[in-house]
Amino acid sequence: MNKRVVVGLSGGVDSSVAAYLLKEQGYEVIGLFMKNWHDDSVTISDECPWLEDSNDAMLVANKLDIPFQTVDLSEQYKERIVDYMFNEYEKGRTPNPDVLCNREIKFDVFMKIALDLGADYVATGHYCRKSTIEKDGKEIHQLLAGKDDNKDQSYFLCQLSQDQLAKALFPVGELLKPEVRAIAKEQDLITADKKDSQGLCFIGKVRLPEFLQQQLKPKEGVIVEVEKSNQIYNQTQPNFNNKLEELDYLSQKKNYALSDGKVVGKHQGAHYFTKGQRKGLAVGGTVEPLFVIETDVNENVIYTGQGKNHPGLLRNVLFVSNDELHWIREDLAINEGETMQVKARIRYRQPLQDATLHKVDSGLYVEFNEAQSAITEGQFVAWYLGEELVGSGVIS
RNA sequence: GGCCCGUUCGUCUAUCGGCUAGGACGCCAGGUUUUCAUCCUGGUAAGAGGGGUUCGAUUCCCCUACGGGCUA
Repeated sequence: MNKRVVVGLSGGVDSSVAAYLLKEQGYEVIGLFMKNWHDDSVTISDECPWLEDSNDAMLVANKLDIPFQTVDLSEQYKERIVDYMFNEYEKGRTPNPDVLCNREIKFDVFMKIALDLGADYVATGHYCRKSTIEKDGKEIHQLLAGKDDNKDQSYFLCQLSQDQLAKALFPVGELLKPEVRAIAKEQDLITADKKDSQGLCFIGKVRLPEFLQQQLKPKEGVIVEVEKSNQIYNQTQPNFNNKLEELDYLSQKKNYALSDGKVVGKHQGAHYFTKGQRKGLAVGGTVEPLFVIETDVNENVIYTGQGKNHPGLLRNVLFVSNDELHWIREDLAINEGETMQVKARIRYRQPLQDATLHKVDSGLYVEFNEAQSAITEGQFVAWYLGEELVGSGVIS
């Protein structure tokens, strides 16, 4: 009897081709469309994107001659993703809802529905690969980067567990994007030429301030510019007794005060902004563009600096606390006092950076060889060994 | 009160008789991107007001208004 796979059809090319490939490979394929959002008021364009998407998904299912259903997970999505977003922004952190969406929705709620339908696997159109090795008589699943460097989406799956990975399939991970499109065209799938989706998964491109205003009220505050030459950046480093003290020191973010710079403008709420952001400050007249180097949501102050290489933007070390630390490869997790050489990224599509992990009692330090720009609390850092994503955590 | 200097796109400024008034930042629009951001391309937009001189005035002269400085 053939293995049964439920594929999450999003109405895009990638999942369409994933479904087709699975069928070709002899699986019994079921197409499921998730509806997670139906409030169009905050989206930028497209009148009613999910309706069109679900229709495309259905047409693809018909074409492939596989059963098709729609499930409405908007309630769970709101509880687990949207509320999380508001909470994080309120705290002055910058969440990554799509990473959570994979962990909490696609590979949790959705996966359970699929298993209830008798599925052996759940498949998606992500550009990443899974492989399974055996170690000490136990099966261990690896999450590998997609073959298409340019489209690799392993980062978004950085919070998956072994159990989730065990039941996951990523059929397009071995392909390049142009190949996927070619297959779609060849099979005459309606999604073949459809533009890639962008913005929040299931929601689309949103105007963040407008979206957040549903919960976080605007309140006027000041924008402060801190000079590159400010003495705060020239403090002599203390002498460290050990590596741990040094890491702790280097991972600290600067504590700015109003007296560290001059007021250059006003904003409508520090929690609408994120570190490294340039647009939306509405402050002109500077030689170089102004970037957010820190947001203080308690005092409602945004600190900024001129130019991409402003010292306030750069740091070498970040910290992940134990409760926000996740190893996909639990067997490779390091213990207190141990280190590991890895490649890491702090944002989707960022080129991998050389880094060293240092495990300590309370969590994990990630020390980069090169200073990183705009290390942002709430975002995920993911680390790789070669092409394998082995762990991740929330930057604190 | 007397004398001198300055007033140009939203902002900071470049032009010193030929201007379709240039740039940077901002803003807007596209593009890249399944997070937030970044990044790329394009666009918008100005010589305080009035009167002269001149073929032609942002550029020269005069007056008015608003800033800044020296001297009483």
